Amino acid sequence: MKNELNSKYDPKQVERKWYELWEDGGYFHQSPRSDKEPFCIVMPPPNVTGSLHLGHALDNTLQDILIRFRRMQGYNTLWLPGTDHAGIATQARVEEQIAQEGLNKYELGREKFLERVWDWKNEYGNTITRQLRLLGASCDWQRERFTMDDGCSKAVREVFVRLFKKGLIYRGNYIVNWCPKCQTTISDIEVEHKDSKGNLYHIKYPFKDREGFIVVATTRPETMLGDTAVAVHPEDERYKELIGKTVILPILNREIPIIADSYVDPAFGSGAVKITPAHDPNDYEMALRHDLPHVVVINKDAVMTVEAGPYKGMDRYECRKKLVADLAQKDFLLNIQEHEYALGQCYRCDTVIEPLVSPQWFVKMKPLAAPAMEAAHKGDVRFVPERFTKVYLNWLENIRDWCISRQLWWGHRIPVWYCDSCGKEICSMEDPDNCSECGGSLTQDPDVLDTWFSSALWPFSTLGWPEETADLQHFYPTSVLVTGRDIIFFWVARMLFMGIEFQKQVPFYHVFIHGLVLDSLGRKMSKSLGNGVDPIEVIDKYGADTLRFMLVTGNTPGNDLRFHYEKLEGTRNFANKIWNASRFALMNLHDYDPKGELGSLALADQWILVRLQEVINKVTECLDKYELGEAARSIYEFTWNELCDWYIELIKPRLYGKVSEESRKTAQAVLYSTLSRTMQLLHPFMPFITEEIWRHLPGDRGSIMLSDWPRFKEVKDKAPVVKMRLLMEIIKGIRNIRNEMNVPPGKKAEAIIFLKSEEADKAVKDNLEYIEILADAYPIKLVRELAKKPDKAAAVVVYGAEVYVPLEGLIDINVEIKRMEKELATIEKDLNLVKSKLQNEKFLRKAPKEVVEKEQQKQKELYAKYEVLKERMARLIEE
RNA sequence: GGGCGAUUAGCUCAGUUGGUUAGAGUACUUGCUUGACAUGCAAGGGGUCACUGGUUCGAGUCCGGUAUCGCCCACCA
Repeated sequence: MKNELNSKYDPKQVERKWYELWEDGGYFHQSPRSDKEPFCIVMPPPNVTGSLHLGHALDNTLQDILIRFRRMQGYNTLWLPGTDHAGIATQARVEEQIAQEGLNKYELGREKFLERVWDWKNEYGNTITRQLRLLGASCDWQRERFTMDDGCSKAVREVFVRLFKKGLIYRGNYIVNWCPKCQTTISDIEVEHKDSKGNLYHIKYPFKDREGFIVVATTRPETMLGDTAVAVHPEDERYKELIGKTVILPILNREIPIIADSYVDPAFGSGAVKITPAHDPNDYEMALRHDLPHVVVINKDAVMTVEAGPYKGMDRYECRKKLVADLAQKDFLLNIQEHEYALGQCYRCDTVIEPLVSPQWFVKMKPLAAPAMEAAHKGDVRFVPERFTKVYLNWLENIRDWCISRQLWWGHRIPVWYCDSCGKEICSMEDPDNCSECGGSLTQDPDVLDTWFSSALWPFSTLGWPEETADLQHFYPTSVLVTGRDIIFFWVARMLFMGIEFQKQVPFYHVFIHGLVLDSLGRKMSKSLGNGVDPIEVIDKYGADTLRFMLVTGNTPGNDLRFHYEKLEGTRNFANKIWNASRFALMNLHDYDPKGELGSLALADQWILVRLQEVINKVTECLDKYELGEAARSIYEFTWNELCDWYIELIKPRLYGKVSEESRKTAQAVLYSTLSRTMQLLHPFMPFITEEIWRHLPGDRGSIMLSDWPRFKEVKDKAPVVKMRLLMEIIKGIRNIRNEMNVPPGKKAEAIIFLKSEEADKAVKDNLEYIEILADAYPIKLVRELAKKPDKAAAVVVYGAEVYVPLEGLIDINVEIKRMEKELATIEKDLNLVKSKLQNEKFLRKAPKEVVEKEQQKQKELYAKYEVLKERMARLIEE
């Protein structure tokens, strides 16, 4: 075996090598023709325009951990990767590119432009998938998909046509969210509401038939040019008699009616609302109820139309300024109040959304939402953590129809044609040649679908639907969806209702939600703040294993986590610790024969094997419950604090052959097996270093990622743990004395250990060398009787034993008294606590027997210590 | 306006059916070139678990309220 391992772990030496071997070896790929139980995750497809950020790194690390865990457990495991065509983002990227050539997309034409986008995608679109490989993602690249590949496009078409025929997709002229910059509609959830400071303008609208005016309040005065009514609450005493009267719209001098509608809140503003059906969603709704005309005063570029009269051609904000000035000058402006309100902005470019009426395509949501909600109610789909169920349900309960058409070129073209002659609307799976009604020529709807429309089909489109593929049958419904909580509405909810509609089954059983990766100050990472951390740089510097482990430790499902370099360094140190422990093991396993006979187990062997089983159990349970942070923590603690700090130290003399050949072989066997299993437990978290170590360990066992997950075997006999605890306490006690009393490191410390029971005596006697090795104590005298307690000695009292370290000349009596005082104080405190519990009748009556017994045992132990300490204190003070 | 989360050691966080003495990492103090590791070893200091009321034999953990911070949702112009 080649053991020339460097004393520092260098991830660069191993990561790429193993990834290539795994991928080339087809280890990530599984056939759907398997008797094994399937376990499948579809990867949330990152945008083709994207490069890996820490959010992706976290999301994919979590998925990879689950996948590697289940794969080792023997599931037929599929992690299906892919990318999203990301309509607006990608199109914008290419528009920028051609702009540098002095072109725009109209000059290029739709067809040519799309060619350019595909070129761009082919050239740059795999950046992120390359980066995912660096992270160690064990997804099946042979099944990699793209939301606009042939299969996904076919699924999109099929879904559209079916929903259309069912009446769940319709076209209508409704008010939508329009982004004047992106020049497209966006859906309700793509509008981000940000609190902003603005004004509430109070404007006088004079009556037509009499003196006076009614005052309306608005935050957007420029829209008044499109007003077609003023509304008041029907019960509002102030305005009751005005209902039905006519007012004159200032500036434009248009006559508009005063109407009554209970939507109006009499307590807000003046209690009278100007109604602009073409530019406000609420007003639009009200116009429907009252059959009011629309006057469009703002166009798609956010520029005032001809209807705006003197303001025609002005930008909407320029118009506002001018109009307010004009109103003031003509005495129509009553006053201006400062007013804070939620301003709708485009999620992509932050431009203020302009609501406008336009013919668009919609998905009728109520019929789809109902079964999706039921699935959560029935538990067919379960959110982890559970609290996100409410977020999901709450959104679906209040859902409105989903606007799916986008005025873009890059995306799935809406499969609807209009007859140029008779106007017939044709929606079909196959592109029609001419009108089925009149034979006239056809024009296809120019719009494309919302990117999320195709993402919504991802769990089944990627498995081959609409074909009834073996993959689909075997892997659908998928096992779990792992994603950030920011995407529950955009994606999770939509996949659920589409999955239920088209597969009659939920797309996944569990939704595992994680939080965001924040910067060290708890802020979101963003380009504008410049506080982003590039995971690829982190991998380059610290290794993928370190990044992965750091991202999952100390984190709980659904909660955000902060990124600290200190934490990264701590994790890097852990990787190095593992590396060196393994290096040590390898140095001592060069002649180890896995098939050799096993001698009798020493106490340390028995102890570490019990602990190993407990850790196997804990880690497996935690992974089952998606408590990845807890799982990682227990491996960390076991590896460092038990395996390295105690076990390896204890077996050194045996490995060096200082005890016996048989003992050496046994230590080798236990070390080998414990280290192997630990590496397996750790593998899902740190795939590279564990593979590297695994391959160096004796025996050719192939790849660790294909090895069998350690199976928990309960060890009934916990006596080794009890015995070890006694020895550890004695050792720690002596170490403490050495430190406090400044015993020079090299100097052996003499110890007298008074054992109070047969068992304790035996445990210590049989393992005396542990104390010698780890506490540097020698000679050690064991006694069963102690008539006279040693003077001029430092003492440590543990349950079952008293340890004395004679320190003639070295001992400072005052230091010793202080030590004793401190010890006594804590024991006294604990003892009082236990006593009061045990004196409490109710406790004795109501608490479970085990708990009472535990307390009694505790009292016994504390009391024994207390007695000895008390007596010793008295004597020390006497002197 | 509603909902959710957080509040535990100087800092960052664990603590998931209520039950040993509330833990870790980091920082800090002291001592160590100990035949894997100074990215290390040993020892140590540091917490009225935000506040408040309740349920319980027993609360960091469950329930009610308050405060501060953060996030999400929302068509009062």
